[in-house]
Amino acid sequence: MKRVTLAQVAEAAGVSVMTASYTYNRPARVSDDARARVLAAADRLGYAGPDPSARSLRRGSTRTLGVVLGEHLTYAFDDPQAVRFLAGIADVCAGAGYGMTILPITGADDDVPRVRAAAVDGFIVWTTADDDPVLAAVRSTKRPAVVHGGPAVAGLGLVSIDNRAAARAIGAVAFAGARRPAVVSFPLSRERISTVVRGPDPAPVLFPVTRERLEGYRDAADDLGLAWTDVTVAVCSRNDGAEAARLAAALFDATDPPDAVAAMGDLLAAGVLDAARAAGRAVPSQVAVTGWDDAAVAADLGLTTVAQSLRDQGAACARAALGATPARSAGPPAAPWSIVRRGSTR
Amino acid sequence: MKRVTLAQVAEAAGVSVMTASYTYNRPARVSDDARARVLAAADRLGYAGPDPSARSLRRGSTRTLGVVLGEHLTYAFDDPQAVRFLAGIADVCAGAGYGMTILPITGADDDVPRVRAAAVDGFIVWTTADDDPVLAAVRSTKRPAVVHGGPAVAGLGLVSIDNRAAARAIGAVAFAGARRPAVVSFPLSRERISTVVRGPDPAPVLFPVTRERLEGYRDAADDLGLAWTDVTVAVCSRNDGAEAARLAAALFDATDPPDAVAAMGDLLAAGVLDAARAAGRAVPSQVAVTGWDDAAVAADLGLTTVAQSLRDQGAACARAALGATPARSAGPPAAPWSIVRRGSTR
DNA sequence: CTGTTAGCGCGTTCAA
DNA sequence: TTGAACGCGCTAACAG
Repeated sequence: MKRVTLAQVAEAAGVSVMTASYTYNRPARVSDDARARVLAAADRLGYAGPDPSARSLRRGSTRTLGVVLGEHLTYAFDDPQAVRFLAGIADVCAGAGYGMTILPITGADDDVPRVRAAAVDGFIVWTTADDDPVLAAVRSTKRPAVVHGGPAVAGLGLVSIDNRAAARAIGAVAFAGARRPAVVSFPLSRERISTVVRGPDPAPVLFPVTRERLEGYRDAADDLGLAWTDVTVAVCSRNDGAEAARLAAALFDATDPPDAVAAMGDLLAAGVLDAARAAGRAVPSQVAVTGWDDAAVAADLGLTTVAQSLRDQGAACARAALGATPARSAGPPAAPWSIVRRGSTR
Repeated sequence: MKRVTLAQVAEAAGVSVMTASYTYNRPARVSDDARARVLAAADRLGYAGPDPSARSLRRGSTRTLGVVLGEHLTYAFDDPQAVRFLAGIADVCAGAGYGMTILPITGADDDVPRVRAAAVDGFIVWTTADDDPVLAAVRSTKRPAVVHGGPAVAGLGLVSIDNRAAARAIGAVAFAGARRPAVVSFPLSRERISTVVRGPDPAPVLFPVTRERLEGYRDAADDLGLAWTDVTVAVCSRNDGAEAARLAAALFDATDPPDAVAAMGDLLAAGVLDAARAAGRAVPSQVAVTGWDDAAVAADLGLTTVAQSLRDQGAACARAALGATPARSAGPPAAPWSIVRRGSTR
């Protein structure tokens, strides 16, 4: 009773192998009698159904999608938006009878081989840096693949909102009437350095989502006649409210405290609100604050923010990756977003 | 250039198939010259490495672990503890060069076939109901499998803290000096009904973790000479602070408001604290409150709670599932837990 | 260090 | 409706 094969079941049932196979794959094509005999024999022998690997090899499909999550998985799972995104993928996968394999990227040398060796029909890549070697590895498999957020890679699909346009729009609301705007940003480099700079050049930023949002905020400043070089950008090492609160407290403590703060995430914005309260600065009269994502916390805090559905985007990625052809068809329509105005802005 | 096989690469490189195979699997066993020729040919033909399915079939292992997540995946991902658990699994998987396949249970009929058809070497099952049919499906595959939290199933491993003992211990702290203790519980049935009852019999509760915690709280009440039948149990439909706050508000509004509340999760306890504040009841002097898990929120709020590491437990599950033999060896040592006393109790 | 042989377990193909 | 043969792409085992 070590390893039972379909052939053994068929023999025990007194039918051919194919009848046994049909019993599992096309039950309707087998007589009731034969099916019953096969199932009885399987039960008797402890046969748990066709071997998944053999089946995958034979039919040329694993019925599984791979999700590449960059850097530390803990961070990915700690990000509520990433979690929503995964749930969207899972919905589509479950609906299609597909599994979902998480491929954590550790930064070690074995990332690329692990991705290449993944038994999946297609890939979904959570947003990563422009020069991430995993992107090339995914492309080299020639299987359908979709990148979320960016970077855009030839041959791979892309599902994303227009981050630059959205940042420009939310920046317009955040910075309206302001004289000393500030930005709270995600990391500018893989080193995740926490720092405060003025009007950084977005171009060298390797994370496309962060780069495009910076560009959009800069557009917004330009639109309002504000000099980007005067805009303070507080860079957080992580999407973490406590760190944003610390950095924001320093900003409010300076001689020229900001009167408008646009944050790249709702959690960061929540930290800014904390710091504003602690510094005794009224929102929005003395300082306007905006977030990003329209998470639950945004509604709780009355935060003006950018709404987007990571869940829908996850689902869109999964559908594209399930499609036979690489989702390059017709250029992916950008995902929807909108500005939600609440009390944290003027 | 549709589908390139190892044999084609070998031919193009002018070597045998095995030399090509070794190039990928045992590079050291191939001469530099041969290896270079193989890799050059692979590059030329656009060969992305050995086919994962064929490799799995041949060597009898998929190098992937399956994680069965019950009910709605959104709930699972929304639960910070579940997320930590997954991160612990991912760590071990990545370290062992394994992938990690999420198997969402939807409640539909295809759950069992999907689990059976999963191409994985072993299973980790997130705590579920005693009568969950997926448990039998997992066991029938005869692959190593570990259940987290419970139920205990013959032939499957179990990784869990002793929930009853922990509940008894935290209940002793929560209920000390109290006259009208209360409990805020997870759902008692799969229907997830939100309700308030008195001293419910734990026995028929199908979720083992919830059942054992109820038993432990009852033990604690017994130890203190308090009648379990007088203990109010507010049952939340989800692990959600807002719902706990609503139920707790009703309790505080009653003629015999509780002077001690033991909650099965820190988020629930946070909701209770909110409700206590709103009702003008001082913590801990008028009402003691305890949580469970020692999440970040517990430290923030000064909550006395049960500390356990879901991350470590996830890692332990993964290691057990990676072990060749079903983790029944020697009876799994229970995972560690401890009581963390903070200001929310007397 | 390299090559030959022999399947892993299943499902598509074609015939009965 | 059922059966027989074949091979999916790869690698363990064993020569040479």
